[in-house]
Amino acid sequence: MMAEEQKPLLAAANKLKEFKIKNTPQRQVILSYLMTSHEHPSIEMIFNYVRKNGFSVSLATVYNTLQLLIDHNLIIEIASDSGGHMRYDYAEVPHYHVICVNCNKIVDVFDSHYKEFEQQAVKQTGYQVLNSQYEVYGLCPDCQAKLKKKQF
Amino acid sequence: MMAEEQKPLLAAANKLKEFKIKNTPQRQVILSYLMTSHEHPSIEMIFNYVRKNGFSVSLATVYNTLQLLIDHNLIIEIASDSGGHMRYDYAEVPHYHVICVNCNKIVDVFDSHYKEFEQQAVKQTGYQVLNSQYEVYGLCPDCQAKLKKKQF
DNA sequence: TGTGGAGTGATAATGATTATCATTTAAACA
DNA sequence: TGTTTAAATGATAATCATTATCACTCCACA
Repeated sequence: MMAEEQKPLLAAANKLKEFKIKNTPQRQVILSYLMTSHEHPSIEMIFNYVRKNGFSVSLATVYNTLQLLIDHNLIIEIASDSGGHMRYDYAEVPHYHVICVNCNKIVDVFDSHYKEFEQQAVKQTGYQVLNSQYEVYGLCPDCQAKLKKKQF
Repeated sequence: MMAEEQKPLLAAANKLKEFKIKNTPQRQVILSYLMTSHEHPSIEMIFNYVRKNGFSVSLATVYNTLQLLIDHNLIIEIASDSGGHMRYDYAEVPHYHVICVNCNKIVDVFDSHYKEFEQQAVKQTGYQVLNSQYEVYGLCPDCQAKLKKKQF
């Protein structure tokens, strides 16, 4: 019986093969983490995740791997505004992000209307569009509740 | 006869007064630069501009002033993806940006449909929206032409 | 005209990212 | 299944944008 935890690694390995990226244990773990988790992890979280799962890894490799995956349009980089930490997200399906300015929690939003935005941009500027990113900043439900309590 | 160049400084001074921000020469020049120029300058460009115009200034003051203006929602910070340099833009009227991945030129796009995006985000996530930013990456007309030439 | 709080600026500290380079490894080919 | 080689890894140092520190300056107001 195959361990359940192995499947994501296989899925990641197949994705790497599909994109003709050389297969290494580090790359498999990093990509599988991004493919399965919805926490939009930071570099540090990814680094810790890989080590916790029993693989050796250095920060340099995490940076290199993420850049490689970005270059292949498999993942995107999100600039969470406070603290200057980048966050990363598997993004084969286009979507955008809502970011809590209080706790930095990031949630996905799926909406295909971004295409109209891109068309508007082409019309007004003549740029050739490659990709786009939309980020909404606000307060997540949890932080709304917390801040309400503090106020009275 | 009043020098033409003085008007932007007065406009900036008035804006500072309107927002109850203490008026200093450095702040006037920085804000007037952002209000009149459309080049979405970096910290370095702002620093040089202020000195070129005959005012003393330090990097610390540029950073402090920009943060102050951001806190008052007078300007916004744009993450131009290559090189990690932040760019700044006067943004009393909401708009979004198209960024050339080759030469980093940033152009404004005005389109009020962003409100629908924000509503969609609220519906899907329950976040309370504070503001949002939309960035389109692509090639500006100049770079499209340059790259076409190189190819054959 | 003296005083206090805010603003400025030279400099140091921080910390995320990038570069370096010796060592190890994946995978193409014999 | 070896062998070979270009690519990947990882420890470390270097870089550089941003932030913090703190002495000094400048006004607003008494």
